[in-house]
This record gives sequence, C-alpha cells and structure tokens, in this order.
Amino acid sequence: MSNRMSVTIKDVSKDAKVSIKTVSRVINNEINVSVDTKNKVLQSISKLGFKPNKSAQSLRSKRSYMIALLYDNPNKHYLADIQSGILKVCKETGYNLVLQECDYKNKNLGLEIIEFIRDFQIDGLIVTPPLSDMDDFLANLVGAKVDYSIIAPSDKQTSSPYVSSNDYDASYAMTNEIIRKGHTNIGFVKGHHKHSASLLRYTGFADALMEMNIPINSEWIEEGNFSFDSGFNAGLKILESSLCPSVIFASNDYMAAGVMKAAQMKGIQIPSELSLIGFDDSPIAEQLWPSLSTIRQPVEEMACHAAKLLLGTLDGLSEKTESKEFKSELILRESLIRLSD
Amino acid sequence: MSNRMSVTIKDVSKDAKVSIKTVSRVINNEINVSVDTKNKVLQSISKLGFKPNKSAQSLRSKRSYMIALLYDNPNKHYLADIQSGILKVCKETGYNLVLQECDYKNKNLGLEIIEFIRDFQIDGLIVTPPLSDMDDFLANLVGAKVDYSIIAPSDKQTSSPYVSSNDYDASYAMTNEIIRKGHTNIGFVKGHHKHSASLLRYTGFADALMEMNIPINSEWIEEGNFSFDSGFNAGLKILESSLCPSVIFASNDYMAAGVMKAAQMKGIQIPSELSLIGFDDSPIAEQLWPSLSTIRQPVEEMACHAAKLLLGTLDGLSEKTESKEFKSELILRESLIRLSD
DNA sequence: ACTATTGCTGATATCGTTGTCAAAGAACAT
DNA sequence: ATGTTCTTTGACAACGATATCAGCAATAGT
Repeated sequence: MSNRMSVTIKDVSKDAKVSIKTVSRVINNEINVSVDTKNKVLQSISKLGFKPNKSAQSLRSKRSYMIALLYDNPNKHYLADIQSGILKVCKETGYNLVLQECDYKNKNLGLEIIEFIRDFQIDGLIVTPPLSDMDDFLANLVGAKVDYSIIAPSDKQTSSPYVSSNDYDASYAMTNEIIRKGHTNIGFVKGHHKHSASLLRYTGFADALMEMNIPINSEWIEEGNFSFDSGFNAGLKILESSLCPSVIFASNDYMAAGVMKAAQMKGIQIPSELSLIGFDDSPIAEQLWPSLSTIRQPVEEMACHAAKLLLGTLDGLSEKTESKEFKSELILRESLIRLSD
Repeated sequence: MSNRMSVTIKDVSKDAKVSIKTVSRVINNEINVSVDTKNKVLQSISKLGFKPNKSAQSLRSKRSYMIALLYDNPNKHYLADIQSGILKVCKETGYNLVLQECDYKNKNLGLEIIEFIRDFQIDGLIVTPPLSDMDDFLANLVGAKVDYSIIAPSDKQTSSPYVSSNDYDASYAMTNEIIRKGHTNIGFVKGHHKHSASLLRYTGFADALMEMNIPINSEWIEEGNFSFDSGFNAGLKILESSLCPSVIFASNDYMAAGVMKAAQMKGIQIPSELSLIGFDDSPIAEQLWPSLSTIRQPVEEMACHAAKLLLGTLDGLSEKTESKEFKSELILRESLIRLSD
C-alpha cells in the first residue's frame, strides 16, 4: 500500500485554524457554517488533498457507502448492463457496489440478506428480477427497515422506489407490427412464469391478437424459462404442430435464438418460411443471421435510475428522484418479413 | 437498518470474563492463547452471535477486506465468469468484491487506480486482460506496493502471482486437429494485438502449419479485435480472396460468429463449404447453427485461483497458493467437418 | 537457588471520523 | 439596558476494533 502518511481531518483543522468538528461540518455540507470559514476549510482541503477516511466515517456514522446488487439471473448481458448503469452513478457519488448472487429458491434468503447487510453495514440494495417479484422477500426487507430500490417490479402500486419498463405496451406494439406485415398464424414462447415480465409480454401479445379478432392456436404457445435451451425445445414443439405458424414471437432473444436453431435443424428457412421475433435486443440479436427483430429496453439507463433512486433515499439531502417507467423501442431487422399472400 | 443493538467485542469479553484484547486474539487466530480461554471465548462468541465490525477492523488495521476487480474487456460473458469465480472465494473468506471498470488507453490509469485504492483502502487487485498485459501499468502498482494477482499475463517470468492458460498449446492442438481432418487451406483471424493471447494463439497456429509444411496464405490472415463486428469484416475480406480457404480459425467465438454471418450472407454453406473454429467456448458457440468447434478455457476456475492467490498474499497466514497454468480443452462440434477429397 | 526465557493475559492508547453539548457572540424584542 | 433567540464554533466523548507494552506465572538454564 501507499506508505505516504495520509492526510486527516486533524491536519486540515490545523491548517485552516478551526476545530475538527468544523471541518467535519464542511465535509458533510451541514448548515450553520459561515461562508468565510467554509471557504477557508475548503481551501485547506484541496491544498492538502484531504479525502475523508471511509472506514472511520463508516464506523462512526453507521454508513458504509456501499450498496449491493442482488441478482439471480442467468442472463449475463442483462446483468452486465445493469452493473454498468449502477457503477456510473456510484462513481459520481463515491459509493461502492458489491455483488451478491442469490438463489431465489432459497427459503431463508430474506434472513440471509438481512444478515449480510448487517455484517457489512450495506447501506442499501438494488433488487433485480426475479427477486424483485417475490413479495414475501421484499416484505422481509421492509420489516428490517432495509432501504432498496427495485428494477422491474411486478406490482407498481408498491411504495418502494422502482424502475419499470412498458413490457405490455411494447409487446402489444410489436404484435400489431407483426399483424400489419400480414401474419395471422402466430406462435409465442412465454418466459419463466416467476418473472412478472413474462405475463406482461404475453398479455400484450394476446390482447393485440384479440383486438384484431385473430384466434390463438394453443399448439403454438409454449413456455420457456428465458434460456436458449428452453427456446430450442419450445421451437421444436411448435414446429412439429400439424400446421406451422408463419412467425414466432419469443419473450427474449435467447429463446428466439433457440427457436432459430430448431428451425434451421429442421431445414426451415428463416425468414422466408418462418419469421422470428425476440425481446431485449441482446447482442446476439444482431449476431444471428438473419438478424433478429426485437425490442430494445434501455437496461443500462434503467439501472442508472434505480441507483439514483436508492442513493436519493439514503442521502436525505439530494433531491428526491421519482420512480419511473421506461419506454422500449421496436427494432425491426431481417428476421421479420412481410407475408406475400 | 436493523435497530437491534449489535454485539461488540466488549460484550463478548464481559461474557467470557476476559479482556477485549484476548477476544481480539481469538478472532484473529493469534498464537499465545490457552485452549481453555480460547474455548471460553469461542463459546461466548457463538452464544451472543458476535460478528466483528468490519469498519472498526478496517479503521484500526488498515485493511478493508475488500478486493477490486480491474477490467476493460468488452466480453461480458468472460467477465461474468471471472466475477463468479472470484465471488466464490470471497464468500468463503469474508472478503468483498468491488468492480472497477478501467480504460486501458487512459494514460493516468496507474495513478488513478492507486488513488482509488488509497481512498477505499482496497486490500488488493485482480487484474484481467488487456490490463494484465500493460507492463508499465503493473510497474506502477509494484511501485506503490499494491498487492495484486494477474489473470493471463503476457510475461510468465513475472514475480507477481498469476494464472494463465495454455493458449499456445491449445491453438497448436486445434490446428493439428484441423489438419488431421484433411484441411490444408486454412484461414485465421487474429485477435487484438494488445492482448498477449492474440500472439500466442496465432503462433500456435502458425507453428503447427509450419511443422506440417503447409504454407500460410497471407490473403487468409486477418486481424480483428475480438468483437463480433471485427470478425464479420475479417470474414468478408477472407471470403473475397481469389481462392477461398476450406476452414477459418478465429481467435475467439465472437469473431467466429462474425465470420459465420459473413459466410451466410455470401451464401456459403457451413460447414459443407467452409468449416469454422472459435476459441473460448462462449455460450454463443453452442447457440449458433451449426454449433462452433472451439476451445474451452476454465475461466471461472482460473478466476477462483487468482482470487486465492491474492488472498493468500494478503493473509500472510493462509497457505501460500502457487501461480498456475490451466489447461484448455478442445470442443469439437458441427462447424468442423472432415474434408472428403 | 537465582536468573532468563517463554506463555498468557489485560489496561490503556489509538485509528479518523461524527455526535453531544455547551459557550460565545450577534441579532432582535422588550 | 436586559432578556431571548439564533448562529456559529469548539472541546471532548464515542464508534468498535487492533496495537503496545507491561505484568505475572510457569518453565528452562546455570
């Protein structure tokens, strides 16, 4: 480590000829410090290059300046985007991010997380799906007075700060786009039923069909779990139906990629014989051939906002950030074609 | 937060009827504590559910029990694997991981990282490529007496603890496999020249060809930067050569996927007209159709080991872990076929 | 028997902050 | 002039651990 003796609040107080408490007041932006003294202190701080010692602050104030990201999500790109969004805010505010992988099936998860928070004095949590959909887990947190913000909650009536996306609307809009392109035989691969997004995406799809009086063929509806393999299996099943759909809409890109592989193995040409739609605009959407039409969510921005929400409730000071719903964007690529009938 | 008053070393000392220093000795596994007192103390600790306060420990001992992962790598799967490996070790040892994204082109990176370490009292670093290949950056760390371990260093003579993989051997072995399958017209997409792995992978390839007296056609050698797009462009170039190779070996799976897309767009059938090889066994290798033959590195295990190396040097106590080279494994899938000539 | 060494223990200082509380001075009301 | 309030400031305790050093008992060495 650096062997250079570090500058403490004491050195600053000596240099500025004030008490250490006054320096502390300046650091923490407390009121009741005259402009003159404040300037004097600030000058000494920058002159000496003083940085408050986090451990001491943490010990005394019971705050660690660390927040934790809770996740149990197999989608690494999603997580990576979430992480970068949060890290951006952390960097600005001097907070630190620690990662905590969870097992959503673990019955003791609530207690374990609360213990983790107590051990490391974690200031707050950012909770991602599917944990964000587990109401009893969240209730545990509330009970222990843990601060947190939620990404993509199931229940937007929640009193907790959250960011969400318009899964329903996006799915509805994409389905309309599919119909506009002349398709009426439409398959759908649902996501994992534990994720609230799964239902929203399916409902948006189903409602759009219903409004256009297009019947749903239950042979063409399968449930996956957002993984490539589950998409592959769903694809095989659907493509073995008596009559094949002309397009399959999967609830995320990985499952769509799975469907694509299933089709290719069966010798079905994409997109000429089968159009394909994904969700999320993962990198793989662009890397497949033909490239996937999909729906882009601003995941990184959402995470950014979630972090701001959390830090806003932590520092009572900073201006309150509000919960927010983010809008998705349809991305039309090669995998969806107009049906020439 | 939990409003329950937490148990301190003082409570334990009172309960066990010893001094706080003795409790501290037990916690830290110091010598010179009699078995009797040690047991008494341990009993009180578990009875009261005492957990040492990290901030206080950190303040007094100048150790934060936090290590940082330094990265500037666009491959999110790779990073995710690295992270899980490190987290596994952290969980066992009570350390915490913080993430630090870097910009390898930043001239001040060394100084900034040293400042970061000082601010947060980070105990040590795990350095990943391409940062692990920047000798002047590493020299900075050494100069500031920062502890670190390296993943995939360029220079294995280094005195710093490292984990590496046998890139050269793996590439050599795969090339032999290609030749054994009857191919002699072989293209290669190099990786980013800043990564030491790029050279190793290429040299293994080139040496294998040379030994079999197979000439290298420079029209078929392109350089990418490990991204999908760079692979796509390299693929386009190679496939516009006067004569096409029967197989292209790319230095990672994303570039191989790019080559595949380029081939498909040109109407070249894979694998019947062109075989394809990747490197890394990223998830995409299995998700493409046809699935990619590639080389699997035990990235997560490597990261695990790197973490152990670092923590080993931090705790002088724990048994010294040694630097280690990990072996890769050839994964043969659909994208490589035997040439019927 | 006497000193030197070793093993075990505890009183107290210390790390670098923030919290408590009281005091000094300015501003205002009476 | 006097009392009351408000603003600004500092002395000192406190957070919960580890570090220092001294003391005491037990063992070893002569």
